[in-house]
Amino acid sequence: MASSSSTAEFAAPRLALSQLRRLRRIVDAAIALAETGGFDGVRLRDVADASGVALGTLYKYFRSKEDMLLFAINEDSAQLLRVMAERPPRGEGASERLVELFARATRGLTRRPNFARAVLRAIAASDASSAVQQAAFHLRMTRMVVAALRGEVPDVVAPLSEPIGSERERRIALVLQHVWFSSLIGWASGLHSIGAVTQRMQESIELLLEPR
Amino acid sequence: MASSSSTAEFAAPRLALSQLRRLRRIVDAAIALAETGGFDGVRLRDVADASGVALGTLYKYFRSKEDMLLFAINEDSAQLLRVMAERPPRGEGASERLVELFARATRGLTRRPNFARAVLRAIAASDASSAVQQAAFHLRMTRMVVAALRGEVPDVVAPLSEPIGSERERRIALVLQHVWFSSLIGWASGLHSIGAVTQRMQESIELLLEPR
DNA sequence: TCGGTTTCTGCAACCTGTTCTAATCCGCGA
DNA sequence: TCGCGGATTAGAACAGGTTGCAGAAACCGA
Repeated sequence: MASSSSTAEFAAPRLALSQLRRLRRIVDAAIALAETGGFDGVRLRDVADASGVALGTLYKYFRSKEDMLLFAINEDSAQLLRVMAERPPRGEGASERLVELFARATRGLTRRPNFARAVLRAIAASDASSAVQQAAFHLRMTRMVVAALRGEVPDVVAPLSEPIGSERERRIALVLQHVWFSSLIGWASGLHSIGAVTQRMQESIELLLEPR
Repeated sequence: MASSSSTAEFAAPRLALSQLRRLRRIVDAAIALAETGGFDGVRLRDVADASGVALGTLYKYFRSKEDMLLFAINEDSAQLLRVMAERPPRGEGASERLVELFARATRGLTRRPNFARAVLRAIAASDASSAVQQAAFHLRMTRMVVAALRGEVPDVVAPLSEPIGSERERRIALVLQHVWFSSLIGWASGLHSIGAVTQRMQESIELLLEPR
C-alpha cells in the first residue's frame, strides 16, 4: 500500500525490506522500459514481468502508471539536488549560474530522451492524487534556483517543507520553472529542439535579471 | 481525410458542406462531453453516438482524441483573439493591460473547468502530429501579448504566419505564455487554485516589466 | 511453533482508444 | 440515367490500463 510514491519521500516508509526491494525492482524496470520506448513503452504487463511481480501488485505500490513515473523523476530530482550541492554552478553572476543550472538540468534529463518524454507526459497528465510528488520536485528546484541566484550551495538535508528564499527569489524561481517545464513539454511534443529549451531558459533569465 | 484539425485553419477546406456539418457536430459533441466529464468524459463512442456518426468516422476527421480537443481549443483561441480585438485591455500601462489580458483569458477558459482540464491535458499529451495546432494557438497568443504590450489592437485578419513584434516583445510573450500554460497545468493537476494562476501571471508580469 | 493477518500471485474481466473490414451510401462526371 | 470512387457505417477485433478475486505465501506477535 503506502500511498504510492509519496512514501519514500514524505511518510515514514512502513515497507519491509523485501517490499523496498520489490519497489526498487518495479521502478528500475519501469525506467528501463521508458528509456527504450517512452511513455507507451512502459507497458505495465512488461513492468510486472521484468520486475518479477504480479500485475496487480504494481497497484499496491502505485496508484497509476503516471504515479510510477512520477516517482522515478522525483528520485532524479533528488539526485540533481545532490549533484548541484556537490558541484554548484560556478559562474560569476547570478545569470550565468542560473543558465548553467538549467542547462545541466536539461542535459541530465534529456540525456535519456525517451525516459524524459515519458516522465514529462506523466507529469502533465497527473492529477491531484500525485500532487505531492509534483510539489516535492518543485520545492527542490526552487531550492536550487535560489542557491544559484545567491551563489550559494543548495541545502540537501533540510526538510523540503522548510520555506526558502525571499519573495522576489521565489517568484523568479517560479517563473523559471514554469518556462522550463513548459519548454520541455514543447520539446516532448515535437514543437522544438532541446537546444531551443536551453536557449529559452537563457533568454528568460536575461529578461528577468539583466538591467534594461 | 484532411489532416485532422489543421484543416479549417490552415489548408483550404476541401470538405463538402455535409462534411463540414458533420465536423461541427462531432466537435460540438466532444465539447459538450468535455464540459461535463473532462478528458475522461469524452468517450469517443459517446462522441460518435451524440454526433450521429460511426466510431470509425471520427478518425477520418481527427488523428486522435487529443487532436479533436486541440481543434476545439484552437477555435476558442480564435474567438479570444476576436474578443481582444473588439474590446482590448484598456489599462494605463503595459503591465495592467497584460494582467487584464491573461486574467480574461484565464477566466474565459476556466469558466468551463472540465472542458479546460480536458484541453489542457490534450495539449500536454499531444505529439508532433498536432504541432500545427499548438503553433497556431501560440501565434495568436503572441499577437495578443504584443498588442497589449504596445496598447494596440491585435490584428485579427493577418495570416498567422506573419511574424510580429520585436525580439524583446516576442521573448516576453514567450515567457508569459510558458508561465500561463504551466500554471494552468498545475491548476488542472490540482496543485493550486485558479486564483493562483492569475496571481502568478500578475507577479510574472511585474517581474518582467516593472523597473527594479 | 501456531494462528491470524497481510501481501502477493495468477488470471480473468472490463473499459476505452484505435484499427480493420466488408457492405452500403452518395455525389458527380460521362 | 448509369456507374465509379470516395466516404460512411456497423460491427468486430485488438491493445493496454485498471480492477476484482480466490488461493498461496509471507510475515508477525504470542
